[in-house]
Amino acid sequence: MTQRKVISFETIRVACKNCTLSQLCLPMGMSPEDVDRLDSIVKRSRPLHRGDHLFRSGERFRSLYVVKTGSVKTYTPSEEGGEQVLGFHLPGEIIGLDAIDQDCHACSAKVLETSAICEVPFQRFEELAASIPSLQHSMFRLLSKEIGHDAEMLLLLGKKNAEERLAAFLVSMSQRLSKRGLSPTDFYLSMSRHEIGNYLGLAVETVSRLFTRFQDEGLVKVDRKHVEILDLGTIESLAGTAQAAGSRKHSN
Amino acid sequence: MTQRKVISFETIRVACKNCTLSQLCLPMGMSPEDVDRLDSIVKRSRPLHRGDHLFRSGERFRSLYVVKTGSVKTYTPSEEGGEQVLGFHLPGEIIGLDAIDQDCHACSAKVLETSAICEVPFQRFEELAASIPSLQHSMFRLLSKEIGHDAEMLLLLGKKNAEERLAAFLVSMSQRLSKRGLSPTDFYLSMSRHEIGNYLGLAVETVSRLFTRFQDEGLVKVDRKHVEILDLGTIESLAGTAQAAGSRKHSN
DNA sequence: AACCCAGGTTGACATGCATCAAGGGTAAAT
DNA sequence: ATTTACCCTTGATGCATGTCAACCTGGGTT
Repeated sequence: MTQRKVISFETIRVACKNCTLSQLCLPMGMSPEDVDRLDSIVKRSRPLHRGDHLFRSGERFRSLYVVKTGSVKTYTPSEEGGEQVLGFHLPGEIIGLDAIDQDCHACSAKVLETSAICEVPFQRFEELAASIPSLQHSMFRLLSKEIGHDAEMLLLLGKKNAEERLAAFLVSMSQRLSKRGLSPTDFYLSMSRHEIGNYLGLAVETVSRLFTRFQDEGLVKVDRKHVEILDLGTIESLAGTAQAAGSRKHSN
Repeated sequence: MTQRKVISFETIRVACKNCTLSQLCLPMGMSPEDVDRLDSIVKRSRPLHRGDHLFRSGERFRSLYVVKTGSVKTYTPSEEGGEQVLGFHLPGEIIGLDAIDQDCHACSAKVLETSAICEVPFQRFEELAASIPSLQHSMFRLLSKEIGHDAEMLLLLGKKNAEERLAAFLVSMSQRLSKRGLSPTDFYLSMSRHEIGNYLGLAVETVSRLFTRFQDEGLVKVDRKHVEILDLGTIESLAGTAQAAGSRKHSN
């Protein structure tokens, strides 16, 4: 159990109140005492490693998970190894929300790189939420935000072409990383081309070709997982309902 | 204000406790007294008619809406009249959940046929939820369910072909209608082919051709908006990750 | 150092569905 | 009853992107 380099426990035992993610995470607008109460139910485990699962499809739902460092992908495994990637989750983002309804996980969550994850036992959380109105409100907002995000993805998959999809993906990564103080134009992708393609509803080859094309056009510089965005403005305009040259999108 | 035929007010003034939808809607597992409290904040307006809006994108968020009879579509209007249909909402289903986060509606909701709608002022609802644990739980589940449903749509749009999409649409309609006691195999669609196509990420023509093909294959009988499902089993198998003849789906 | 192998790239080709175009049926408006 | 307008259907064509195949590349292993 200890064969891997153990990362200093200090980096794990940071409480909610000191957490730099607290504004992204749940404790928005809570009193210090209430943050302590929330803190007391949150479990912090040792770091997880690439390939580890937070949970698997079909398992009983017990906890929500918050990414503290690293990244996680969620996906629905279908028969015969096929899968649909539902999302990539960066620090401050919450995983497992879709399982509350059925009390059972419909998707699996796999760690993409060494990551620290907070676990929030849901039953205790619900009790807490009932007694802390601002926590209940945060949770409603969080769930709602997820629904809004899904709606954006529906639009992406339903109406956008390959170019727009990849541009939107890059913009999303850029925005989410910069929100936590990292460079919006220089970052490493923790997921493979395969996973990106799956997520965006594209073949791996299409993703690869688009990266190459964006690079040829001077929009990005790509070296394996390392992405430098050279012209964020143009990529943003591609990601919107930008009229891709010569391709009026259907208005169905 | 009274130029249209007024539908008997009795049909509108039904309280939550008598509502046949109460098991689909919010008051799952609430005590009679608590249902009364919920009932007291719910507003029931006169019936709305085809084309009326519950709310429009950009408007301040104030209330959730529950379809009591009829049907509603939600969609994100984009520049130049293009739009993405996000969903069709049948009796018992709740609309506006995505607006909680931003406190502002990101999509519009338009009534597809004469419909009765319950309005639930959200602020008062939240106060109530904080004092009724089972109501808070119902709400968490409801939001979660919506997220789970969106994930299914992501899979549909990301991985399924046209045939599978339309089959899935028919199965979904069938299941939702039968859940409220209507025929699972004989119903009227309240939305146009255009709207179905938009929702499924397909061109109108494709939807039309598929209806024709399903009919030729003896799976359904279609006459304009009237659909009779003749072979639900086969349609269900098409809707799943059925291997459409001669088209191994990519496993990206 | 040589090997291995998963992940990535690139090219050639195939195809599902969008697009374009035209015509017919149905329901509301005059 | 006639007109109008929309919705739906059907056929012909083109294109974006999936599929197949080959090769490259870098990181890890023996």
